[in-house]
Amino acid sequence: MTESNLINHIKTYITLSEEELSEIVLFFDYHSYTKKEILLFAEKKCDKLFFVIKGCLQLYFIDGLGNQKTSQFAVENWWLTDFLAFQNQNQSNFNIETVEASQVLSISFSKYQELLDKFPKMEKYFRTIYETAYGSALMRLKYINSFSKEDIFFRFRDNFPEFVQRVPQYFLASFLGLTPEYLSEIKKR
Amino acid sequence: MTESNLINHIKTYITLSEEELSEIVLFFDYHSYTKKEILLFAEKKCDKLFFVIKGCLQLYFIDGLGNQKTSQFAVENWWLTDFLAFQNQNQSNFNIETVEASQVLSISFSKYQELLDKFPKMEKYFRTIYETAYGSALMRLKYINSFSKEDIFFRFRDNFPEFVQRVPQYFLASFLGLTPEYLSEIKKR
DNA sequence: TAATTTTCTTAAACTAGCTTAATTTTTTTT
DNA sequence: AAAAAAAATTAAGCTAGTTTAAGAAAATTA
Repeated sequence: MTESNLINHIKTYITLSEEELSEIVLFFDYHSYTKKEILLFAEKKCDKLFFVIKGCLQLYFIDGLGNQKTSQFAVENWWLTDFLAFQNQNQSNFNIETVEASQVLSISFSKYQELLDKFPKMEKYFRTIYETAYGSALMRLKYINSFSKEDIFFRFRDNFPEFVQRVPQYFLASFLGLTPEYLSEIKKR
Repeated sequence: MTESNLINHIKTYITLSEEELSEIVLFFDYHSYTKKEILLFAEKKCDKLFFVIKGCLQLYFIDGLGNQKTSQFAVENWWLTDFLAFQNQNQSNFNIETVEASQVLSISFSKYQELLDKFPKMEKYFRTIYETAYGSALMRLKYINSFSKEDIFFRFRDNFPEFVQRVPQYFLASFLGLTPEYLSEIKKR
């Protein structure tokens, strides 16, 4: 069953009956995407929160020179959206696009509210998820200010070797804040 | 009353009775600090979450060259800790220090757990806080990859003019990821 | 109010990382 | 299996931003 990933993920954080879990899953829409499909468009209202069952998404924007810049990847069991825009129901500052063929659950803002109202335990689930995500973002900001770009790449590769293999190098370069050319040069050393 | 800031802040997110609110406040310790006092030490177990009633805190680390780097400021009504270390009860990757004389509430990890267990509505409060904080961190990462350091400074000054006045320029430089010397040069232009 | 400490400025020399542009390799499509 | 498209490499020239070092101004402390 396709929603079992979400169910299992929720179970690792909070305790719910099987009945509750199967009700919760009904709040979500399932969709399967091929590579390079866009799930959320910048400048359009951000009304979807995504959960990755299988595959990989990226949150990116196009900078002033027309270059695509990845701010966040999401793989299996990760949540992704423009959280600020989603919460305020504003237009998105980012695109979300599949990096590879992906199976994804999504929930609209109103359904998300309903879900949290009907199952207050889900507040704990999301509180924990966001607490970790925010903590990780602060660590990422620490890394950016601690190390040279060369170090950032090698440390990332040491910590996430499978992931480095998984995504195109120029997306990774963008995520780590360096140019693909410079990343290529670094690897040669 | 010194805890009223926290009470008012909670009230803007969730609805609780006055009795509940006064019980909640008992979970926190109040402390007043002068400028440049250290509240949390890197390498020591991160067992405190802080709420700023009045004043300004900074989350920083010392880089390989001995330079102090600010990753986050917290002013009135902001929560601050090394969230990743707090959640896992690991040693902190950051110091937390007052930037100016400050009044602060703190809560230990075990009390935080108790608080959330006893008042599940507080899960919603913190879920919302962290959702926003994470969204803001992603936007900050977007800024870092979008703009030159010069642009980052001017945009920040346009958006938060009071704050730019409030903290020493070299802390701000560190937070924005440039050297104090370069910031000084930029301002001259 | 003088002394001390902290913060900010200035400027020259330097370099990590970017830009540009051409080429090669890999992947995808037909 | 050929053609087309996408991704990665290479290398030279360049520049945004750092480093170093010294001095000036502002804020604290005595």
